[in-house]
Amino acid sequence: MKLSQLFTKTLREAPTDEEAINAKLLVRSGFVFKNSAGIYSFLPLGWRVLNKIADIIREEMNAIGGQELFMPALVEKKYMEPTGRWDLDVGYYVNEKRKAQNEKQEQFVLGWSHEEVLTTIATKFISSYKDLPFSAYQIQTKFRHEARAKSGLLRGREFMMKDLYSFHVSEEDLSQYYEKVAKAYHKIFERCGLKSIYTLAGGGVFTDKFTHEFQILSDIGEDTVYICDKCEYAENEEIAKIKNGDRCPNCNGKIEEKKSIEVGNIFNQGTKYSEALDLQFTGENGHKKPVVMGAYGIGLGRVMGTVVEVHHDDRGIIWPENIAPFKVHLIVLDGHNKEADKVYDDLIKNGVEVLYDDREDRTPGEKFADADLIGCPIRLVVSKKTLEKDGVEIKKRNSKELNIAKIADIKKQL
RNA sequence: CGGGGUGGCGUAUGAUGGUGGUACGACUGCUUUGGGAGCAGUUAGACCGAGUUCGAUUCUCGGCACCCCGACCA
Repeated sequence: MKLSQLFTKTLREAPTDEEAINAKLLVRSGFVFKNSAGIYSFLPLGWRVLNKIADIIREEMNAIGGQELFMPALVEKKYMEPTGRWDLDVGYYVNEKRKAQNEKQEQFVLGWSHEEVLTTIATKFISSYKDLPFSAYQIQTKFRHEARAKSGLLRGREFMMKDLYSFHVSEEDLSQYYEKVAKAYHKIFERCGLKSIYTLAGGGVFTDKFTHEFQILSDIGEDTVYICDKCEYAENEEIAKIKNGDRCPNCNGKIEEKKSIEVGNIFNQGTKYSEALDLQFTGENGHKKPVVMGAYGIGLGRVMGTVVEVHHDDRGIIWPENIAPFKVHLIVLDGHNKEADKVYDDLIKNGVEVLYDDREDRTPGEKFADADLIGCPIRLVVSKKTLEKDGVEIKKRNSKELNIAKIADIKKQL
């Protein structure tokens, strides 16, 4: 991608209506645009990052047998009524204009979770223990009426979420899968450059049972966790039986209180939804039983915002390589576009993702500042200085070290 | 949902119950090119609605939006 063609621009100043670092940096650098409180557009750079996160999630979900599908955002009343979730104060309710005005009665809720929809679908296909277990997921926009949207991408009213649901013959089978998902989640966050803490928590409107959250330690987080300094056993504040200074129930280490961001959670839902929606299977003994379910969520935008909170400096974002919008940010100085064009073309041919600052009306300072702000892992510079050595300057975003590589050798150096 | 804050070019500010300036940014042109360069020019502003008043950006009331704290939540 050539920066001269990119329709977004970086802003010299941080937006005044944002306080959170993730929002300031992502808006300034042109990754996202705030349309309303808690409602963001993902612009070309931001959309690339979001898609990389989505691809990592897909790979890990597919690896544990998850089957990707896509469900409606308009969820009809009949789906939500049997579970009593139609009347919760979570959703945005809609109808066609005439009906909404005349009857003041909503027929649809914009989907904020899809247990009911998928469970209803499953009743058409699942009837025997031989049909189980199975798991399916989607990556889709969720709509939730947040009393208070805040902290940039960390808490929105509309946000991209991966929701996986699993269906089992028994609690034992579910718990085995639950553990598998937990491992997959740790992998996902690790690949995104985040160290996740597995935290015991309550279930909110999703289940009465205990659940687990994946927390990233960060001072901007709205959650508080109590975490062991040795084995990293952790409990969420809501349900914590342990406190600051206590001894860890597992390893006798010291418990500390920390702020954190919840980027994912997993739920044992038991038979709550299968009973309400009549999803049953016939067992080997010929008797019918309700299907046992689990649900597992990850907020993609929240992951993106969290990464920025964790990986930045006073100049800008420092993207982990796996989810950076581009691996390389190529800068040309002194008007040597011909030589830089060639470096660009060669890298593209070799499958390297390059953001190329080919702008001719920008000073070196502006180009360097933009590269630091946008935060691609590797910066290359082609200039009079480097061409004297028939080379290209290489610098990593997370290091101060400068090296010159021969043009012919660049690919090897990346 | 309770509490607090804010609301004038994109940003920061000056003045003002009576013709809304300035700086930075952005844009155009020329000159520049190793850490946000220079000159010239251009652009662009009172959240909405009522009230008081001859006259409201300014005063009053009511909305709305955004930010922050809390409650709640994923």
